[in-house]
Amino acid sequence: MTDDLRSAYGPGRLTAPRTAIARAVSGMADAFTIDDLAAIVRRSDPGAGATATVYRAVAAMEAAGFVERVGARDGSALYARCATPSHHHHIVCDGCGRIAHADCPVVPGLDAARTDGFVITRHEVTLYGLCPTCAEKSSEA
Amino acid sequence: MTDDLRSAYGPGRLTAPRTAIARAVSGMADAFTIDDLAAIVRRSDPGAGATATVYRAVAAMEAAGFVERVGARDGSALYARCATPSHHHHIVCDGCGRIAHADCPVVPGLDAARTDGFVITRHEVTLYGLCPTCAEKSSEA
DNA sequence: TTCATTGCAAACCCTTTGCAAACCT
DNA sequence: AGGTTTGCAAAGGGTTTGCAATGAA
Repeated sequence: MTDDLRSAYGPGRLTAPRTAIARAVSGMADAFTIDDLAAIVRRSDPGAGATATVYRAVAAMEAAGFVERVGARDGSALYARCATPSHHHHIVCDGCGRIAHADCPVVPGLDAARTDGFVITRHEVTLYGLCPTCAEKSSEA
Repeated sequence: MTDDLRSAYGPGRLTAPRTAIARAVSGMADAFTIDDLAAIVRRSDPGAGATATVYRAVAAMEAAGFVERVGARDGSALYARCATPSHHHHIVCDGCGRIAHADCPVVPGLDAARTDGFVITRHEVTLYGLCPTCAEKSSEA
């Protein structure tokens, strides 16, 4: 896992605060906000994890491809560690916000296709629904 | 067109400021921000179109299905009037931000399908590329 | 008359930035 | 030493809210 962290910031330096932040990210099962992350870092390293630092660290990790922005919730950005480097998308639970990965559901050959005169080069897809837990709850009701 | 405006706010009241705002929305060819909209309203109705009012009016129109949020640009929300009530998505030009409509490129049968235990109920898709004008410019270069 | 809507200004909140001290290499 | 990174605090910017006045029904 330490190996993971080494690449978290790309060419950037791996300082103590950054290590703590990258480790916290690695421990995140679901999507998280900057605030979520900062809180966890402070729990293990009181005095470290200033909000600004976490913002900057996440920006660096995003640039390095270690984390990915997966949308927003309540006005704040949501991030997730995407273990799969290949093309994929996310499923967001409407009940609890939990996030899972999904294969790309877009019809093949769309990229580089033309629609309305537009040359399409990439796409973003987000699926919404209910996670197993929330689906069960809603069927009970 | 006046007929259009009558339904813009659903059950809400159709006041002078709201009429001006809905008319401005109708005249928008592409996606717009709240600020874009407010500026246009003020141009035709100086004294009307306070930012807060435009925010509230757009929220009402969104609830009524008259406009749709189509993403964000530079930290501010982007809206567009979607003439097509049927299921569709948007193509955003990476060059100039122009927006066009696109048929849904998601493989049929995905909604109501299950992935990773998640029950999928809906999805959001945004396509990116270059509009005809920007594509031409980039091929000239 | 009654209640939604407006406008202004202040409040909010997430995010970014300036800067001096601390730190990695 | 040299350039990054950190933390604190303040600034920034989009969006929301409180409230008295206005206007639709």
